[in-house]
Amino acid sequence: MTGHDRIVFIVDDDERIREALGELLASHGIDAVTFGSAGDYIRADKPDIPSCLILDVELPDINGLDLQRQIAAGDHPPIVFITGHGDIPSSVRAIKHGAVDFLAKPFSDADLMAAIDAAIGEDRRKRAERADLGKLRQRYLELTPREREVLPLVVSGLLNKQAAAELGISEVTLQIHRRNVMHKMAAASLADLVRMAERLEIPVTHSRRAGGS
Amino acid sequence: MTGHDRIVFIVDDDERIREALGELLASHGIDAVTFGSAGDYIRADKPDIPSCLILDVELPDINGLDLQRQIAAGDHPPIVFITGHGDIPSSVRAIKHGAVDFLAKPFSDADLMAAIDAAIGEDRRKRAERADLGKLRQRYLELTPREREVLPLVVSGLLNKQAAAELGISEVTLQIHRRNVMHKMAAASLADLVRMAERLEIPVTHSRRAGGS
DNA sequence: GGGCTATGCATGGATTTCCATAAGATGCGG
DNA sequence: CCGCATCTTATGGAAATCCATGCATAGCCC
Repeated sequence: MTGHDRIVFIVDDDERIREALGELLASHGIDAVTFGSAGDYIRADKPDIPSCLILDVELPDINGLDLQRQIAAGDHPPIVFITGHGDIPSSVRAIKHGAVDFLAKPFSDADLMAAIDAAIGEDRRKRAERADLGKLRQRYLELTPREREVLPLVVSGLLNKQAAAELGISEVTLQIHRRNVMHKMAAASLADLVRMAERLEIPVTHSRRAGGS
Repeated sequence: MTGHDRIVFIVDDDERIREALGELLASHGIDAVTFGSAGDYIRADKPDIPSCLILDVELPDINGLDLQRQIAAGDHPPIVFITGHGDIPSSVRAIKHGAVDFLAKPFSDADLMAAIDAAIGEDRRKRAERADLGKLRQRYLELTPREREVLPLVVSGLLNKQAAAELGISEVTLQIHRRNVMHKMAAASLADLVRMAERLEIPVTHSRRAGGS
């Protein structure tokens, strides 16, 4: 059970480096998959478990930093950069864009392993968070269009009466939508629903403000 | 009105640099105050307006990166590092700890000005957020001990009855505490109060969960 | 056409919240 | 000791919410 609950992807054009890193990881009981180019990595079928990406900056096809930006939009493992010819602007850019570390060769095994541990830990957290949020989004998708209109009004703190007026429907109908929303979202209370809406980043449309600053 | 709604602090042991940077900023209509050491900066009386800190890594008293960590606990302006002998690990550490940029000499005026603009913009946002949160904390401090016990129960979604039982007091009493909380916190609705509690990072003590997935 | 979903409205009763008024006990500081 | 803040309880009525049952219309898929 030591080696299959996480995996490390290695992208480096130098085969000797790939081998050396693979062996280092193996000696720590960690599975690794290596790629010789960014394209190979992108096209590969990657297992969906906690992982991290060790990425060489200098690659044959595209620059490692560009690859970072390219995959930034979607979900991707935390990145640990390694490089033979690193410069400060590159390291700054890499870290600003979320890389876990930026190691210039030669670096110690300990430094790399520390970075990998941190990266995988980060991925674990991110995955837990994603899974959680995913469930929430799933439930949100089950709502009907009307219910999706009701939700923001309710979590804005409007009374049923006011929310109903806002939609031009009767209070009774709104109550039914509201109840359906609570049920489909599996919210145990209004407070719960408010927090869910926050996490889903549903904007508060008609805040019922009194006189607070 | 061009130059007094923001200020740049410059900490560098080289007087020529301080002068050159001061003039560069002056030519852009930006006020600057210079310091020759970290200690001078720390002890100085600094105006409370949007600002940024241009910090040399190599200082006579303490290292710039250590100064960064030292002031990290409290509120401080965003930092733009400059250095004559920069190395990658330093830049990585600086950015990971929140620095806006890390510029190795020689750098262009344009790069520095861009970093300063970004830093001051960040400070503006941080200040707005702080001011907002400050007001909220202020109101929270006005709550009595009992009211501070009631708040988390209420925003957990408990019914008044349940919250009252939790505290071993009558429902009526709890309602009064609850009303006082709403009033003192200037919350227009329960939804509002829930969001305030979120921002204050008040933990949800007794979530009233039903049968969510 | 028949079934299904979404949307809409109504009535009625149980429960809960909201609000105002009244009032007692405790403890702390001037 | 007096005043003040805090914490406590009670009563009673107005308003809002929660829940169930019943029913109507419109659109869509088979």
